[in-house]
Amino acid sequence: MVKIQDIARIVGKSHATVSRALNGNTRINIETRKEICAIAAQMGYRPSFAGKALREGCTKILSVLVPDLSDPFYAEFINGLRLNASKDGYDVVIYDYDRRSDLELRYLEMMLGGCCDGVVAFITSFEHTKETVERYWASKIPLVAVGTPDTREINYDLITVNLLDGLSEILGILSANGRKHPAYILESMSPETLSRVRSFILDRWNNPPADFEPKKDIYCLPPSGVSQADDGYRIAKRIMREKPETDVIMTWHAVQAYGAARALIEEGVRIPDDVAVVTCDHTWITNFAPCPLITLDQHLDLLSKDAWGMIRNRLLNKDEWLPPQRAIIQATVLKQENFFRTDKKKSRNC
Amino acid sequence: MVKIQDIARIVGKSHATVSRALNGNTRINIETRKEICAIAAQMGYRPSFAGKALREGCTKILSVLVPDLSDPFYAEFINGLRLNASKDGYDVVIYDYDRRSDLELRYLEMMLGGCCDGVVAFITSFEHTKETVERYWASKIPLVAVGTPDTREINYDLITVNLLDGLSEILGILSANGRKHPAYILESMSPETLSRVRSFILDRWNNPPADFEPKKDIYCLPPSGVSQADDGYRIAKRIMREKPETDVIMTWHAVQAYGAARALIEEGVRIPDDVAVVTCDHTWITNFAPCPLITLDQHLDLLSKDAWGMIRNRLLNKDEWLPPQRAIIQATVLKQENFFRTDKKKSRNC
DNA sequence: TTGTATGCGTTATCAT
DNA sequence: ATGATAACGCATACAA
Repeated sequence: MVKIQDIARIVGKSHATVSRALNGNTRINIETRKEICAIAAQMGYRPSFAGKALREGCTKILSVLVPDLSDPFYAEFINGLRLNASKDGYDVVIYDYDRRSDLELRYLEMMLGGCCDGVVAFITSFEHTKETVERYWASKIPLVAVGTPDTREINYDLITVNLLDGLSEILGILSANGRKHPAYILESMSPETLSRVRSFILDRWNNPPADFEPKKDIYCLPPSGVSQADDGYRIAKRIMREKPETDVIMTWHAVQAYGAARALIEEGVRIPDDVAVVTCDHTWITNFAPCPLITLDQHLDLLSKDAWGMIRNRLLNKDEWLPPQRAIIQATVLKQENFFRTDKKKSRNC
Repeated sequence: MVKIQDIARIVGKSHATVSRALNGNTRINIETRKEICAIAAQMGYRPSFAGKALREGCTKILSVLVPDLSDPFYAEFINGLRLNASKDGYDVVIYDYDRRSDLELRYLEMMLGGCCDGVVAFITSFEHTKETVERYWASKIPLVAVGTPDTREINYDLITVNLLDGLSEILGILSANGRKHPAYILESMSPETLSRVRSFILDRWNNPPADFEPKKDIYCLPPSGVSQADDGYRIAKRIMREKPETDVIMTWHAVQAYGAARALIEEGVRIPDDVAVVTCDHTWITNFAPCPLITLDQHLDLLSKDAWGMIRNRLLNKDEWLPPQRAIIQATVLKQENFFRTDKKKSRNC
């Protein structure tokens, strides 16, 4: 790796002069600058990341931490994040912790070392990350959690998506449609979140049948280690075996819905005539699904825009450190009629 | 950010002693070490990434550069890469250039700054990246290109997947099945690659019908800016409108096949009875597809293992710099019968 | 066992 | 317009 000193030696100037030439400092002879830039290009000079970061105390890098890149949901969020961050000259680098809590913690710890200026993280649970998250606050490194439980015990910025109102609306539609036997495929979630979702379902399902017992209809298996599609597939098979009267399957992730749909088709079950399939994501998976679904649009463009906004605010106002910020995005219902795809376009970084 | 000096001041020792204590150096009083570690933990000390990198000259980080994270193909590759790299103590960070050649170049340039020890990159074309790629070679920064054209003009390590033999086998199967009118949906690729694929198709299609003119049946639109699924959808619609006799649609990416399948279903076309759908990827999309497909398994586990192997080799043998390395992975045909999913398991990082 | 001193590559301040 | 020097945080060679 060629460094500033090497160029200085060749040109016969001091390394300070070379630095000035390369950084657009005006207090330099225009001829010298040209010569130095030419030599630098010829020698293939690239400024050292570590040297620069150490000297400047910042990296112009935003890290984003996601649980599972094989789910296009996160990719779409990242696209939005990149679009917004790049406007302010920030580059986005991605860490995938593969739904492993050890990796989740490791990456969060790693980024405390100052390899980036801020972090946007889909944190699964604060149980084992609590101290680390609090450390961000103490170090004044901007951290925005997305879609995580809201707790006042720890200091952190948070953006959540309100899915419950949308789900309530969907439950109303399905109830009016005469559906009586819903089953739920959740992700592997913390007991607290699970109980929140459970009580929600109990609350909001209109006209519950006499034997309606949500607790028994909630399927929340540990990850199979293959894919979320495999999870959805296996659980849907089990549901149709154990509760063949099921007429609604609600999934957390679109990829689970995809696997579940495959299982239903294999079993000769018609979608949505026999069983309606619902999911909380909306990506190209649901947008081009080969069977009609009801989905929730989490407005990833807004979500990512807000996430960057929070980070940006912190970066620009390091001196006046505001209390923990909160934002909520409202998810909206997308009911696909027949096979007509929606016209929703993905925003592009242009 | 608390640094070693801060701890030294508190403990009343020199910063060198603190450094030794924290790094498992044996030449230190065991009591001092305990005290220092306790204080460090209490103060929330995290070693500075920049400081460490500058001092040690390496980062223990592997970067991977991909064109489109919304395609699960890359996520699966990355999982394999992480599994292998982590065995050697390396962390994987991900850059998504969103199929934008400007970002592709920007990221490649950025990593020349030494923010990582090596790069695995899906490079779209060498046209605008040629000089940058050559710079890696000159700087002895390990760079492995995956799935890119093989050229001797530039020095770089390369792993390719041989798809052509598999495609040839598929064409044979379909030909024997009486199919006569294939259409191809490719990705937006360089003219050279396109002409290679074209001549291949001309060569290998057995018993071509008299009017078989592959050139006219190859659809290669510029990206829609929405998603690969949308590309597949739109092109399939166009194919069925312009060439309703089409009985095979071959796609490059599984996501394109997904969109194409949706289009066919909308048009009332049966898969595979009326039109067989073929794609070169195999991920959960194809593994749980709701209609039978013929796919190529690119053996992402082998691909990622080889990629890390090449990087690792370079890292361990900086002194004896070998000539450009080449490896080829053979893709194999997966013909899905009915709806029975394959049992292929994804490898896990355990 | 511990302290002092050095250098990794960069930018900025202060002289000249 | 340019050069000398310092500082960023860390690990280590060398001295004590």
